[in-house]
Formats: sequence, structure tokens, C-alpha cells
Amino acid sequence: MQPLADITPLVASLNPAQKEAVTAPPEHRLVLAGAGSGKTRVLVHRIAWLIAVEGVSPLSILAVTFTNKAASEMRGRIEQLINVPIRSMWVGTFHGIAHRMLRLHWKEAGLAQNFQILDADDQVRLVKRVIRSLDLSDEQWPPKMVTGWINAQKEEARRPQHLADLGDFTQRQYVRIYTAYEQACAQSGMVDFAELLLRAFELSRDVPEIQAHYRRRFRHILVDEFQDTNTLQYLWLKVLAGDQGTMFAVGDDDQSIYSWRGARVENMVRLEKDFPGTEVVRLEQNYRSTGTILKAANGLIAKNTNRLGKNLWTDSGEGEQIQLYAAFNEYDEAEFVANRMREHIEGRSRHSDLAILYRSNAQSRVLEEILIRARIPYRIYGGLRFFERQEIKDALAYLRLLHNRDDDTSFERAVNTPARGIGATSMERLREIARASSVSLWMAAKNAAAQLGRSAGNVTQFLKLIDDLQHETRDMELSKVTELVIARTGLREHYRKEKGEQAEARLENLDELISAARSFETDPAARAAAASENPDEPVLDPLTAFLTHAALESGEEQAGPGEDCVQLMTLHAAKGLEFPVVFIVGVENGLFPSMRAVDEGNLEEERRLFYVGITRARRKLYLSYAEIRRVHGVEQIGAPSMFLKEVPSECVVETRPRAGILRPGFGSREPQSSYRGGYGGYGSGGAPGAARPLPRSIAASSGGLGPGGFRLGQRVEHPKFGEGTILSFDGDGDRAQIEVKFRDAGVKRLVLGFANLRGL
DNA sequence: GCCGAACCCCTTTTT
DNA sequence: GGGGTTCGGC
Repeated sequence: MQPLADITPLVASLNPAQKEAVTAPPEHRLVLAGAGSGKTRVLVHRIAWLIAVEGVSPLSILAVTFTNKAASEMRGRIEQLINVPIRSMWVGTFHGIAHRMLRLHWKEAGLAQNFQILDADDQVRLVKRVIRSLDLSDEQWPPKMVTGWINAQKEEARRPQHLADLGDFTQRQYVRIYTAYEQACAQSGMVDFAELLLRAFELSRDVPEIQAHYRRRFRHILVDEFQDTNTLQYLWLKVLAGDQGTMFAVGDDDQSIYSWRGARVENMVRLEKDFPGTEVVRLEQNYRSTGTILKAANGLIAKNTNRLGKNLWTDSGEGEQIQLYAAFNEYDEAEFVANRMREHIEGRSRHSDLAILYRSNAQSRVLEEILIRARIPYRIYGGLRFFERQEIKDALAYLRLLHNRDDDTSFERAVNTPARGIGATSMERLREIARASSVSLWMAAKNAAAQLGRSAGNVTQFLKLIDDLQHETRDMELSKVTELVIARTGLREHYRKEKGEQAEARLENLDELISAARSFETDPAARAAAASENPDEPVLDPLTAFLTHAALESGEEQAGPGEDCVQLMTLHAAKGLEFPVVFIVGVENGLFPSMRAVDEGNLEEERRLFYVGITRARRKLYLSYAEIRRVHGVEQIGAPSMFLKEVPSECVVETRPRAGILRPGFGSREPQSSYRGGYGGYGSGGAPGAARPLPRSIAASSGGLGPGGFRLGQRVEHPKFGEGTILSFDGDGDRAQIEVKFRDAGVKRLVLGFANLRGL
């Protein structure tokens, strides 16, 4: 590669730390990149630098991300920066890259050539069927939990044989299910998400030629969001790097919020040990937020122990204070948000400049309700994605069955959708037959349809339908195939008969699927040419490519261009994004930090989540909590989040509610100030950093305590059940009941007079 | 076998 | 409170 004559564009816009990371010699680097410090920028410029200045071939670069969005953004920005074709460069998600390898080396990996990817939903269904096939009860062995366990094993690179001798009865059953599940996957040619990674790892570790090939090829491995890697991903990268490859890992331990799905922050420290000579570069200058917002974030995160250590700073101004609002309830909170949004919109903000972040998805409902009433256009992220929709999965099941008759998961789904008179009893019998002779459902149906009694004819007809479709569509373009499948299987008619708005949307989605298929159509001659041109690139037939796309990229949920909406999402979903104005709602104990996090003592991750939320804001941040909130249909009284005390008080100003709002549930026009009296609030005096009074909840100000002098949320001890937290009160006087969540004994409802509870 | 009613769960989620 | 699943009647 000819080095660029002028490297100015690669480094001119970088600050010293960024420049150091970008222009470092090709050795191991760990870049600790604080929020908003130009992490992606460094990654992109680093790749460009390697190619344009170090003369590295794009072929020897492997760049890995977690999401497709991050991968395509990276690709786009590199292409923008240097005028070099990088088509052949491996930039992608962990799963995408693993998939690529497995398509190229399916034989060595021990997979079927036409293997398909099992999504999370299908995986649970399959595990459930496996549990039942082992004559275990799926109540005693909840499929979701077992699936989670299996995935956790895979993410630690553990196969059943590594677990066989360990453990108690429960574990032995788990291992039994894991083993049977693996067999089921193998038989139907299915690979789940974790399996993609595990296979690719084992392939790279155990097959010498393949290991040598990729080690020779990938001399430069770059990883984004390194704090989110799990054990398996780490091990895989390590195998690929070997002795010669250099690692360039970018991450932020303070933004590690996915430990619950296997992410290991420790990998950052491990990297330094496993890759000798790793130099650490810290990016601490923030280009996103105001000084005030950063000060709040820094103050908060400083409460965590176990940090690699970093302090964000900015040379932009202090900006406005953070506004904190104490709402009566979730409706008042939502109205506060809507009102402030309106002010911003009447100012010069676009809708899309504004975002509402919350801890749990359930919180979006009320916000939505109020936004609709306020006529503020909004968009919720994190709903069902396109390829996860029922009607889409139905249609895909048929396509997959055309592709691979042994795909039991698709058989199960397609066989009676729409209803064909093949019900639970017949299917149970069919499963037994298949199990007895270790064949797929398709084979079992083919061989033994006659044994199915009344529904035998229906089953035979179904088999014929699939076979006929196969013949008819042999030379058809993919979109035509899809169209025909939707028509001939009766799916379209099925959804046409359904009434309501949703049914209409479903028909539209099916049409959308047909046009999506169109973009995967390729000419066989062109494919052959591509395959011979680049042997390191798997060339997929249109159907395989389409099905893979459906599994690996479950559909964009980005607002379309020109769509100017306020954005709603969970704090988790907000990671990596930024907005001029951010509202974080529901900042209450029990919700944020969540009850569970408190119980499990996992406050640090919860605090990091708040840190992530705060650092999403560029210009203005609003925080709010509700004193009363309906949770699962029950009113609960909440206290402001413990994290609020950890934000430096001078950053926050408490905004008082408008006077004259009815206090819900009390029916009086009592002005707020009268029962809020005495609340010191934030930023209203007192030395910075000094102990501040916590805002009192309604409970506290209205006589406060529940019957017996206990508070909601209070820790109590019961002579028999041990320690717990008060969830709710019911009634008063002698018959007052109290609901307590005990640490070990679960939730109990007790009559207060007899409970003999002791406050802690 | 099909459909409506009771029942049960309930943080966060990408691939 | 709401959505998915299972159960029971037809």
C-alpha cells in the first residue's frame, strides 16, 4: 500500500492523547476512553493510520464491534477518511465475523453446509421441547432459565463434557439437557448465537491450518467496547492474535453495564497481563457535555471502588445546572417532562434533540400516554424488531423449511400456522416417532404419517405443500419465492382474516418482507465470479444470505431520516448515543437502583448505568422521581434514589412543581408547598459537598409512617424469616397487614400485630 | 382441535 | 397493568 503523502487529515483534528493512540507503533494498546472522548474517532483514525501510514494491508486488519450499527458506522467513516478500497477488510460484529468463518470452514467446524441461525426466541422454544423430550417438567426446569444457563456455559467456553463430573443433582440435569440440546441442534443444522462464537473459537483453537491461516492474516486486531466482551470473546481474540498479532482495544470500565449477560470488565486488566507490553492510553477530554454535567458524572462515579481510574474534563463552559423534579406520581412526572420538552421545542430544539431515558421498559407506557396527549411526536426504541415479528417469523419458517427440511424449529412453527388441523396431539405423536428413530420431524412425518390417524391426511398435505413450493420456486427470484410462499401457504389469507389495525400492519410487514428479499437477489454468474475472486469471502446464495441477515440483523430501529421525534429508550439502549437534552426519569430507590440490584449488592453496575445516562446529555439534563408510582398495578411509595445524594449538590437545582396541582388521591386542592414545607432541596444553600437533607416523600410528610411506625422500603428483621424489606402496607389498626420481601424467604404477607418485626 | 378465560410473570438485551 | 401461556369447555 502506498503511504499517503499527506497525513494531516489523519491527525490534525486530534488532541494529544488521541494522537498518541492513533499514531502509536503497531504494538498492543489499551485505550481507556471516557464517555464522549472520541472513542470511535480514535478507532477509525487508527485503522486509517495503519493502512495509509504504516502501509498495512486492509486484509490484515480485523475490527470487531458488538452491534451492526457500530460496524457499519466504522466502515463508513474509514472509507470517508482514506480513499482506499476496504471491501475485503473484516469489519463486523463478533457474531458476524464468527458466522463468516463458519460459512467458510463449515466442514472443519463440524457443521452442516446449510446451517441456520437460531434466534433467542427459537432457542428457548427448542430447549423447552428438549426438556419435555427428556421427560422433565418444564415447571421444575424453566426453559428460560435453562437456556440462560446453557448460554452462560457456552460464554465460558464450556461444553457438556467439561461439566460432566461436577456438581449436584440440579447441575447434572442441566448438563443432561445441555447435551440433548446440542444433539437437537446438530440434527436440525441449527446454531444459536453463543454457538456461533464458541464454534469459531474452537475452530480457531483446534484446527492448526485454520489457526495458522488467520494468525498470518490478522496482524492487527481492533476491538470496540472492550469492557463488554465476555470470556469466550476474549479467548477467541487471544487465539486469533497469537504471538504476532497486535491488539488495539478501546473501552471504558465505567460504562460496563452488561455483566448480567456475561460481559467481563476484568478482560481489560487481563489484556494487560496476557499481552505483554500493552500500553494504556487514557482519553479524558470530553467533547460532548457541559462542565456541570461532567462534574455530576465524575462525582457520582467516584463512589465506585474497583475503577481503572479516569477523570473527564472539558474546556467548554459550565453550562446550565441539572434540574431535579420531585413528582407526585408517574403521571405528574411525565407531564413535567412533556412541559419542559415543549419549552425546548418552542425554543430552537428539534424533537430529535430530546431524549427520555428510563430504567425499565414498563416506564414508557405512561410517558407515551402523556406525549400523545401533548401531541409531541415520539419514538420508542427497543420494541419488537422487524424480523422478530410473528408474521415475519411465520413466513421465514417456510423459507427455512424449503432450504432445510430437517429444521425442526421451523417445522414446528409452520406446520399449523395457519391452522391445518394438525394439533397438539398429532404433534406430540410425531415428536415421539421422530425421537424414537432419531430423525427430524420432517423425516418422521414422511415415513410414518399413516400412524397419525385422523390428521394423517393433513400432515401429508403439508409435506406436499412444501415439496410443491420447492419445485415451483426452483428458478425463481427470491422476492418472488417469498411472495409465492406467503400466498400459497395461506399466511396472507390468515392475516387478512384477522381484524384490526394490527392485522393491517401485519400484511404490510409481509409486503415489506418481500421487498426486503429483493435486495438479496444476485446473479449466479456474478456469485461464481465473486467466489473465485476472493476465496476468503463466503459467497452465499440469496436465500441463505437473506435468512442470515434476518437472524443476525434483526432490523433497524433507527428513526428514519426526516423523522423528527422525541426519543424514548432504556438507559442500556442509550449507551453510545448522545442528545442535546436528556431526561432521566424514575430516579427512585427500588427502581433505579433496582430492587434486585440492591438485594444482590450490585450497586456499582447500577451506578455506572446512571453514569452512562448522565453522560448522554450534551447541554441540559433533567432528573426526576415520583413519590408514588404504580408498579405492577400496585401503588408504591418511593424515596429518591440514593444516587442523587452522590451527585455534587452544586450541579443540581431542584425545580418546584407549579402551584395548584391537585394532589392525586387526596382530593383536596392543597397547594404543594404546604406539604412540601421544609424541604431544603438541592442547591438551595448549604456548603457544597456538605450533608444535605434528603427530600421527604409524601409518606414522610403525611404522618409518614405506615402502621406500627414502619416505613416503606425499610429493612426489617423477622424472628423466623430473617431480614427483609417492606413492600407495602394494607389497612390499619389491629388488622393492618404488611408485605415484606425477605432476603431468603421471599415475599410474605403478615399481620402486623403478630409479625413481631424489628426495624433495622 | 379450537378458542376464550384464567393464570402467571414482571430489570436491563445484542447477536 | 399487560402480555404471553396454559387450561378447560365446546
